[in-house]
Amino acid sequence: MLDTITASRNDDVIAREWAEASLAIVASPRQPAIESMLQGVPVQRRGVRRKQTLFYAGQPCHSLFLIHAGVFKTTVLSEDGRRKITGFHLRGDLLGMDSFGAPVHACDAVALDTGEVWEIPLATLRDHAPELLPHVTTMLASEIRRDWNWMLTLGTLNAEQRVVAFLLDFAARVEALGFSARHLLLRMTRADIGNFLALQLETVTRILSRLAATGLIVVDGREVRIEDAGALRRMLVH
Amino acid sequence: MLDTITASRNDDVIAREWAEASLAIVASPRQPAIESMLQGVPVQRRGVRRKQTLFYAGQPCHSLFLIHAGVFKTTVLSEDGRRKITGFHLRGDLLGMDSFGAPVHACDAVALDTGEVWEIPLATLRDHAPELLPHVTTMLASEIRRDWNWMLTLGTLNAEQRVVAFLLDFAARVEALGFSARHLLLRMTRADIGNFLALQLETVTRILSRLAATGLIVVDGREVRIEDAGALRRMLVH
DNA sequence: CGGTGGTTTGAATCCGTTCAAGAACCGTGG
DNA sequence: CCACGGTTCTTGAACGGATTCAAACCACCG
Repeated sequence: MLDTITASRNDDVIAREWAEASLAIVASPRQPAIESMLQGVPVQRRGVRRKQTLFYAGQPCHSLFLIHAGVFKTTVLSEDGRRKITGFHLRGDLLGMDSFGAPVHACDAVALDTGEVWEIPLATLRDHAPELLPHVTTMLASEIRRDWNWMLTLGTLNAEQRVVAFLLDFAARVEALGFSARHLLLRMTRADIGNFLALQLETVTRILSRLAATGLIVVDGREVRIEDAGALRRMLVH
Repeated sequence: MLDTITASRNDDVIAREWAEASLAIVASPRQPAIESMLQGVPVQRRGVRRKQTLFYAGQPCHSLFLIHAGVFKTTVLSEDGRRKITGFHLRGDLLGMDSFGAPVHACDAVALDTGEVWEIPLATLRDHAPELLPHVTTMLASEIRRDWNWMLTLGTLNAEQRVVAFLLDFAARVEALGFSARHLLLRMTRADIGNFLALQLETVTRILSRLAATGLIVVDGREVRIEDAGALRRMLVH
């Protein structure tokens, strides 16, 4: 993957171009920018149904998957069966990157509702869009920074603050996709949220009820309306 | 070499080569893989003292730093002052990767004792060793997998198990560098360990005392001798 | 020496978990 | 259409593991 090489061009030239491209890219907020870069690249569009697994950890990985619609979760699993959700993913996110340089996938990717992904075989990436590779590197780096931020959140905030952080993060992400930041439709269960935030599902429920009781949000099942984003944000200030 | 593949070779061959290359990186023997790849690359050797900060979050980043000696910690900081250690780093680890594609560093890097780093300006990387960039991508991906594993550990194990996981991880890493896996010299404080594991320093102290009381380890300040690695490993099975 | 940073241990407290039970929801099939 | 079983969500009460607060100890160093 990291090879990109056609017979006519030599390694040094390719590598230098790659380096320049990487250095030129500045951290960009989330956007389906990748989608527009795939002009002329033959991708395989693939519909997925709720609860369908896109790929399993341990499976050979030969493609990246660009989310075009739907919400996904990725999970890691320990030998003794402990499972942890490592993230929720929306349109524009790239699934499978984390296995770069590895022969098999490191996580499971599961659709939380019906959706569509664009499958990009690594061979296609290499042959048709090698200029995209630096972007993958950049996205990997920003994934690390995102993970670190969640580590910070989980490691230093209490249960209530974690749930609030989750809601605000989700709101910001759907807003960046052009949807309302006020009306959230959580596609995941309370158990999923709890797993991600290192809390029990009962704790998540209780906290949502409490927030609703104080009027900061309105909860109706998986629909959450944010009534006072400012107050929520202030709760995160330690 | 990951980047010498021509279009004529099929995925299987490529995948196998990746696997071999990545395994070679992960299972680095005494001589860290990256170090030997820097033959002929003009790096700047730089000594650091205990508690010295290599770079701060927010600083413009124009170099990677390869650890040649010493132990470092990287930390992220929230706006309201919460700080979290994102990792401890040994010889062969590359610091600053996570800022790839970003104009400034995302974390602080602090030396826990005297050490030496090889500073590799990004410009140098581009001009003298562009073939190293794919390795950076691979290392970024494996950093993500490492982070996910710690998320799993912190999210699903109790305090005692986390401390045990920390000790075993540290032991495995120093062993991979050619040192004894039995005699650990923890360079970080109890507060550092606690911060990394999302525990209070008193909890870390108590657990080390308890493990010592049951004879699984011997503790003398920052020196820890592992007496029964098997029993420790068994404690991690949920 | 006193001072500082780090470690250890105890006792009381509290936050989130655990266990339990019931309600609401949803797709499926009779 | 409603009955059904399974999943998800909600709420209560009791419990317990980790935190918090406090005090003492130690090593090191200016």
